Amino acid sequence: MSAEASGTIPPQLQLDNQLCFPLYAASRMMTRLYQDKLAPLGLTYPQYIVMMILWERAPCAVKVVSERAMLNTNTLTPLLKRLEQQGLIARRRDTADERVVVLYLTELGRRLRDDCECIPEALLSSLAVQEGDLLQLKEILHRLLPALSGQVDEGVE
Amino acid sequence: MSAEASGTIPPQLQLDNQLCFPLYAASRMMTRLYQDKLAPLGLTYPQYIVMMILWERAPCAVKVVSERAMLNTNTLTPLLKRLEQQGLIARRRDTADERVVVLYLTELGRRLRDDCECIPEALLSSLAVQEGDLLQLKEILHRLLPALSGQVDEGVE
DNA sequence: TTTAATTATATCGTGCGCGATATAATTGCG
DNA sequence: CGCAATTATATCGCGCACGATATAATTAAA
Repeated sequence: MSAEASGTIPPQLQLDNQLCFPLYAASRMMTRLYQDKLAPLGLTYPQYIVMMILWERAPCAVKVVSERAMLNTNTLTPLLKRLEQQGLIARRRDTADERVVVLYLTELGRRLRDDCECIPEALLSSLAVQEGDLLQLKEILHRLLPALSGQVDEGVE
Repeated sequence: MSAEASGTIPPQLQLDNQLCFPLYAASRMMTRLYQDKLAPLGLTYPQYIVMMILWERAPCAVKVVSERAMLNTNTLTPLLKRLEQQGLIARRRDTADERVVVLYLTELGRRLRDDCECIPEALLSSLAVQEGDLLQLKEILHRLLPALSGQVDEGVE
């Protein structure tokens, strides 16, 4: 059960030197914290993200949600069907362009927003972290995200 | 297809004001970038994380990997079986304590490290982002992660 | 020293994520 | 007009994540 001498590992492969791992782990931990608050409302975390987009944009096409959430239809279609089954949204083909599926909020879906309002603040304030760190993190991520997604699309086009 | 007036949305629920969403999105984008480099090696991103831990610690118990990666056995057991099938690791019950499964690197698994060495640097340097942002991001995440995981465990014990 | 807690791992079910591919509607071009 | 691109959504398959639960081995405690 002895550990390998850590000097033999190239520094760029040590977990502590990685950026990707804390990003990955922090994202999962954050999601778990949200799930605790969302589960009583019957929402998963990705569903909550989609609902936030719909609270801003509905009625709108699936495409709009797809671009904003950076999720493809292979993820969104089943997720949206589940939201529909829960009675939070309605999905209808656009009569003008039958390719487009338009998403509408139901009254239930609209009301759910009230229950979600307090979640982000309650969650972040319970973290034993400097307020400044959270603000700075958000700023850096807002700069990083376009760079990342630009790099991701590069191979596609 | 008109958008709801954005003034009606409470500011704490606007996607742009959230910390959780850019964290979630950035993590996924980063994972995708890694997948591009890892796929030719036959590795997924979570498998790569586990291999990094094993390069540091093997031979070691599943428990060690579980704590370091912050992943439970319901995720790890199938993942480790796949690594074993690929001939990268071996899994054997500890004779001293039959509850423990000890993970060993095979020669193939050890050699894979050489192919992975260049990945993190190649990846990060291709990002159109200030070097300082990446360093600062890493620092903040290293402070945030314990706060997050502490909050996550709180309900468990 | 039986027996009750604890520990380490495994299993099950559900819901993402995403690469690859399919399908149908619309647009554009000769 | 006719037909080839393009666009919007859907489907399929696999591998995570994770809550809940199970099982077997070890330790602790009465």
